[in-house]
Amino acid sequence: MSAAEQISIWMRPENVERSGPGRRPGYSRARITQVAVEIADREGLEAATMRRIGQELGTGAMSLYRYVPKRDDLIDLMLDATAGEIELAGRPSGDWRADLSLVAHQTRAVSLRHPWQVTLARRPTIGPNMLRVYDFALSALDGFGLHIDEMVSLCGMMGDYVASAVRDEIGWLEQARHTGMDRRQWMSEYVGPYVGQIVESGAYPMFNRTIREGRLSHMAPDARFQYGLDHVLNGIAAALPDRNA
Amino acid sequence: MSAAEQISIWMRPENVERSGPGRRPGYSRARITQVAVEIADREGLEAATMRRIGQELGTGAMSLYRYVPKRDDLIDLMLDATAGEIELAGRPSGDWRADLSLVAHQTRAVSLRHPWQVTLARRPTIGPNMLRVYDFALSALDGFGLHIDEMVSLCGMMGDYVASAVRDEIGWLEQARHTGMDRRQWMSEYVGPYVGQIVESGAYPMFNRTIREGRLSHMAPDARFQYGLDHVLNGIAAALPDRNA
DNA sequence: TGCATTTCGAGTACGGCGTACGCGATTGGA
DNA sequence: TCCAATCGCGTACGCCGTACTCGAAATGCA
Repeated sequence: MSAAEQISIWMRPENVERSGPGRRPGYSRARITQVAVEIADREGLEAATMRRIGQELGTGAMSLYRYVPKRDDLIDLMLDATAGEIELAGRPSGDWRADLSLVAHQTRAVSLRHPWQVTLARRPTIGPNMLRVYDFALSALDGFGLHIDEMVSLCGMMGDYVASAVRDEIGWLEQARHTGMDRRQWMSEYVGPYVGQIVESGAYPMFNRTIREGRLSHMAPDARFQYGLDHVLNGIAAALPDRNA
Repeated sequence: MSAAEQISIWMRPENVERSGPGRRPGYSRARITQVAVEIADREGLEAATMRRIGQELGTGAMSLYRYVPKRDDLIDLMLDATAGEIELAGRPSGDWRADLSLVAHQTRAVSLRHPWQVTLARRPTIGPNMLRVYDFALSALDGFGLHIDEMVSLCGMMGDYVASAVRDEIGWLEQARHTGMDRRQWMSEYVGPYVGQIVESGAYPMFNRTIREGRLSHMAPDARFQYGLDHVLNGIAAALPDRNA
């Protein structure tokens, strides 16, 4: 297979400005992406099949392939489209902690609106909207004398936390929706009986403590997210040269 | 659907000790899991279909369903089986930084041996082997006066980093295998042309700097992993009360 | 104006997936 | 010996992504 076939969707713009002969396009990537996102929001990513998207547009599955090479590429488009919902100021405010918090909370909010995002396996290709967020986060850490690689590393740390925390949160939401158990109940009734005597016998003492002493399970989702985020931001603060925390 | 059907594979032990009438089992979860892991290691997770696993065992797909309720459950079994390859001492050494580094590097090594792990969408259910690693990591931070929730938060931070870094690393490996480009080449030839004049015009100045000044792309994978890990561990050190760093 | 050329919309079909279902074969206990 | 429970496994169904194909529509030009 040639390398060109591996190139991301962003390198293959749809021919939106045509002047030659031939029928005019009746759909568009943007419209298809929008419909796909709506379906995935309502019924999950696996419901956004090519047939279903086509049906929602009043056509068949194959018509979509005039605009999108593969379904995987459409998913990249969907991801970047939702990244476009992240609202940031044009430039960071100068308060790095507030700026990074903004990115974190905005990202979380968008992901909670589009829970299918966390069910993705592939690391998404970076589209223009994601690039905008990435650049904002990086520039929040600019001006402290850090090397660019350090900023990348620290921003990545926060990004990893946010992605993971949101995946957890949505996982619990869906779990609760299916079983009616809340997080703590699930932890004790589901994991508990399995490790059973092992936990009680002290083989997993720390896990045992998370169940008995841990308060994270009791916290509201907002507070739990903030709790972890604070630790991450404290870690970033520790990397700033002259304690601009 | 009942809640019982949602219960993880760990709550549904296979009937390994039978004495009543009926044919004796010819296979086992362990054997099926092992074969599935071998196939996934060689050809990727999507190649480990039920039909293919059955074929490798000299039978059909449906025979496996006597031992595993669903393919998703089998994947949970595969994950925990590989987590069993993580080699840790019985108890942490007392040097928290060395202990957490051990967990991080062991986890990375195992994931590199089983690259299909990072292509997973669902957050895995925690099996016994994962629990063992989790408990080891937590206990490495015990004894510094931290609340258990803080330990969970800090360990989670490191776990998030490791998972993300390994996913990246494997992603690049497969990219390189397909296209013959290394990481830096890909960054400039693939992302570069797309943002094109935008990058040059200064709309994404920080991203621009990661391309021009960044050295992360040039580092060997081991060093890159360690670079990020050091930042995470520094962040954890900052959370220890009396600077036990 | 009429035609040649090009693109679009859409139907058909293929191979592969997970897995529901059912049935003969095998086994231990009464 | 016969019964009842369990296993191995083949068949079949309804999905999926998408390769291929062809008529319809829309221009630029003669």
